[in-house]
Amino acid sequence: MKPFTIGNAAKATGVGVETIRFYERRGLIAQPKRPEGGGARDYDADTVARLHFICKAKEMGFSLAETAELLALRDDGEAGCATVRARAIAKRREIEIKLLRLKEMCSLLDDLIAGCPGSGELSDCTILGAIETHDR
Amino acid sequence: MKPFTIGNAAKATGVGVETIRFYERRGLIAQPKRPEGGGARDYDADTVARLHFICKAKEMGFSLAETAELLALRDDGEAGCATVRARAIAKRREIEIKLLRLKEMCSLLDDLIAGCPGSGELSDCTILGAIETHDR
DNA sequence: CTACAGACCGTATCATGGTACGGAGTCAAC
DNA sequence: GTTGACTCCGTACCATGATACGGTCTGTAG
Repeated sequence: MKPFTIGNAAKATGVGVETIRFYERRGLIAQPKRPEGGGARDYDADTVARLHFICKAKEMGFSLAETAELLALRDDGEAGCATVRARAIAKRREIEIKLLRLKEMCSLLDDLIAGCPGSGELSDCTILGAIETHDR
Repeated sequence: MKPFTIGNAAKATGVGVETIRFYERRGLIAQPKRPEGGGARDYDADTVARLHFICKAKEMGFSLAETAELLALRDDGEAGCATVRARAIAKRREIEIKLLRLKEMCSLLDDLIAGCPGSGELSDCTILGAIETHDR
C-alpha cells in the first residue's frame, strides 16, 4: 500500500494539495505527524475518509463550517444519531428555500423574455425597461 | 421634491449608504457632482433608476459584474434589444443548471434522511456512514 | 552526484458582495 | 453657539472557499 503523502491523498480525493492544507488550517482534518527526522507526512485512512466526507458534504450543500460541525459530531461519542438527522433535515429545508428563490428568478426572467420582441432598438427594450421599473 | 442625498437614495432603493458608495467604486453608478463650495451630492433620477435596476437585476440572479454589463448595454446607443434578450436567456439557463444542482442535493439528502432510523447510537448512524463512503 | 519532483511552510492573493471605522466638514434646529 | 444628524472620503475589515508564491528540504532516479 503506497503511503498517502499529501499529493496522493489529493489525487485519491480529487481535491488540490493546497486545498488539503487549507482544510487543515480550518481544523476540518488534523495534520498528520511528521516522521522523526523529517520527510513527508503520511495521511492515514481516517484522514482520507474525512476528506471524502468533506467532498460529499460539499456536494450536498453543506458549508465548510457545517461540515466541520458534522465531523465534530462524528468524533463525539456523546452525540446521537438524532442530532445528525436533524442537521440533514435542516439543510434540506435550506435548500428547498434556495430552490424557491431560484424558481422565482426563473419566472421573473421568463416574463421578461416572453415580453421581449427580440429585435429592434434598445430604446424600446422591454427587458431593460422592466428591470428599471421599480414596481415594488 | 426633496433632494436625493445619498441617504435618501438609500432609503428610496432599500440599499445601504455604504453599498451605494460601493457601487460607485465599482462603476455601476456615477458619483454625482458635488455642489460648488461643498455640501451633499444630489443623486439624480437616472442614478436612482440605476440603483433600482441593480436591485432588480440582483433579484434575478445577475452578479454585479453582469449587472454592470447590462447597464453598459443600456447606455450604449449601438446595442440592440437582441443582445439584452440573449443575456436574459443565458442567465435563465444558468439558473436552470443551479436548480438541477440543488435538486440533486435535495435527493441526496432525502435518501440519507429516509435511510436513517432517527435515533440510537452514533456508531450506527447511516447518515454519517453514507457521507463518509466514497462510492464515486 | 546531481537534477528534478514533491513536500513543507508561511504568507499573500483572488473573487464576490458588501460592511465598518475614523476624522473632518456641513447644515439645521434649538 | 452648540448639539446632533448627515455627508464625505479613504481605508480597513468581514465571510466564503480556495489558489498561488517563494524559498527550503528531502527522497529518488539516472
